[in-house]
Amino acid sequence: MPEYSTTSPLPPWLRSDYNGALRAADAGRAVALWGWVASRRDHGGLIFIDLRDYQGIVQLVFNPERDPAAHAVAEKARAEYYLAVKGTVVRRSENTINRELPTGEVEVVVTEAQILASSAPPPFPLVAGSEAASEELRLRYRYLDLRRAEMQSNLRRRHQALRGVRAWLDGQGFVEIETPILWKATPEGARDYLVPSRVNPGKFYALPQSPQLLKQLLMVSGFDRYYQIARCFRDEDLRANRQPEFSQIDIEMTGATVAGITAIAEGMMASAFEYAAGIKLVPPFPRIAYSEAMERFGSDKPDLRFAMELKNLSAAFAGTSFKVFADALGRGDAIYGLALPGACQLSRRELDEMVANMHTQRERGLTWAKATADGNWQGPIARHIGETERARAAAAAGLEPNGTLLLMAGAADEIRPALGDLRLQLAEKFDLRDDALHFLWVVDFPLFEYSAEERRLVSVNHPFTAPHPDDLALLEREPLKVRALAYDMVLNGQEMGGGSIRIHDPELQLLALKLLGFERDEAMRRFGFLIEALNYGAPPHGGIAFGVDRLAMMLCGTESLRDVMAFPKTQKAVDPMSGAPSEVDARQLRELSIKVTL
RNA sequence: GGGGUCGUAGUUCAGCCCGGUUAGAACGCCGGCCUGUCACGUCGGAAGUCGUGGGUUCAAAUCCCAUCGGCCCCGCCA
Repeated sequence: MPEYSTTSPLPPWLRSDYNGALRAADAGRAVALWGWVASRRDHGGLIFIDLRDYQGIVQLVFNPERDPAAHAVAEKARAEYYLAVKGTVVRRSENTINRELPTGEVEVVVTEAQILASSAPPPFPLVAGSEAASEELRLRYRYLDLRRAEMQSNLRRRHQALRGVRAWLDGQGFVEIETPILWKATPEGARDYLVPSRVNPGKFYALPQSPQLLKQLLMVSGFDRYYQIARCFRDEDLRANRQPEFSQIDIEMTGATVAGITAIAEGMMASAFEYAAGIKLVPPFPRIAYSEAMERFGSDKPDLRFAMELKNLSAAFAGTSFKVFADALGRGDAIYGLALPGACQLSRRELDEMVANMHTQRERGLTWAKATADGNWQGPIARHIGETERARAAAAAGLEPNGTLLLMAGAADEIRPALGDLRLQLAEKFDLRDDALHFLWVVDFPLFEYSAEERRLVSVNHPFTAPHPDDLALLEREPLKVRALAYDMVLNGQEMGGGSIRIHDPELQLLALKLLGFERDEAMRRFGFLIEALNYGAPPHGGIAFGVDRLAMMLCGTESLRDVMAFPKTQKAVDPMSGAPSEVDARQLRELSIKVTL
């Protein structure tokens, strides 16, 4: 049972200093401290307690002869008890200084102490540097997990990044405006989270996947520079870097050009890195076309921390007698290769696994050849490939002696992303990445792509993205060739943000929707409010949105979004602490005219 | 929906392949001793539905099947 030394809800005294802030210069001061017991060392006589707050820990000394009452309190204290103490900061004698601690030159000789709150033994250690508890447990007791120095630092750093963002955008004349969380379901994109309307039985709000249309409407209204740290919701399966609710830095501006927006975004990112990490970025960031990114890296968010680019080897294998390759080329498919340096050796078993994974995960064939020291080839296809082809392919792919060449044949759209994935996996395996920050812009995305599943065009970005002015004539004739005025900011293989110039002409917007399969009536039913708004002097505009959580991940160096969010959900979209989502009372359902048919 | 991996004291793990004493260790916890430690030390102690259910077997933490949960990935996610 907890033991209380006071029944008063009011503390006996307030804090004068943070524990972690005390230094040699404070020696001699009388201080009042609050904090958690990080460690207690009972020598029978003297008791030492490390008292922790978010700024760090300081050593308290309890002397049974000088202050028996305070010492008695220290005897009762246990890990994570919350204490209030009064005492004097004293310089430690030379032989007792702790060089490991920022506060290690001093300690606080305690004269008065009270237990403000006792604590059950924590289910896992909260001491910095202690062995990590399982994430399951950490999420169940998230409030304790967040007490740990690492999580404190992550969330505080995230806050600093947002300060940098706000400072920059404010300086550029942007106005922060909130938009509704209860809004309208959208037909394109991710699954919506729905909220039933009690007042309108049978009807539902949707939580916004992003404030996209709302911010465009604000442009029509004349808030010519808008931003918001907006919560967004998407009901899709989770990943290490995907949560069902997440935050975006949402930006929109009137009179936007691609150059204008990317410059604002670069400045904003520089400000965030400066505030959060003291890192000075040097814009402008390089930009490459989507088509080039796919060709060289098999990804629209290339990781430039290492080279090892994909190579088109179709020409090298032209006229090959190897049937698989010859058939592919005959169909108009391509052959791409990825050359591993000689220093990166894969065992036969590892190669077989890669081939098998490619088969099960992507239903694609993968093959390989190993170069010997004298340039010969070994592997399953080696005997099918002639001398001159080997030489041409090796030269084109940059295959070194002792190197390994991974090969795929098929439609470029399919095999390049597959090889791009392998490129990343191999970089991870062989630790090929440098530790610099490689920012870049990927531009000239296609406006549409063909969805085989839906048998229609779908937007690569979203239906409100403006086509490239040079490609307007192609819109109806060859829509797949139309480039979009869209841009993604990429950092080390992660998409940090993306945006576009928007359509501000209602007729062009209707045409774009028509190409996506929304006839005029349907378009008006779904997006009538936008089309109407565009009829009232909508200025040209565009914008961008950044993932706050991913930005925080980069700044904190974490592998998971969950480590930079206070209360994240598990892969099954559950909060182990509260138990959400949960069943609700029958009465609540009745009020909402909802029947559960499980 | 699919693939992989993990699940054993409060915690982190070992044991599992090759079934067989009383399921171990460390940390934590509880108690004793200890006046300069700082992950204090030291002596002693308590602590486990081996995720759950079923099967095989004389015998299951261990083998098989199913199921639940955590994590990673594919699909999905403008």
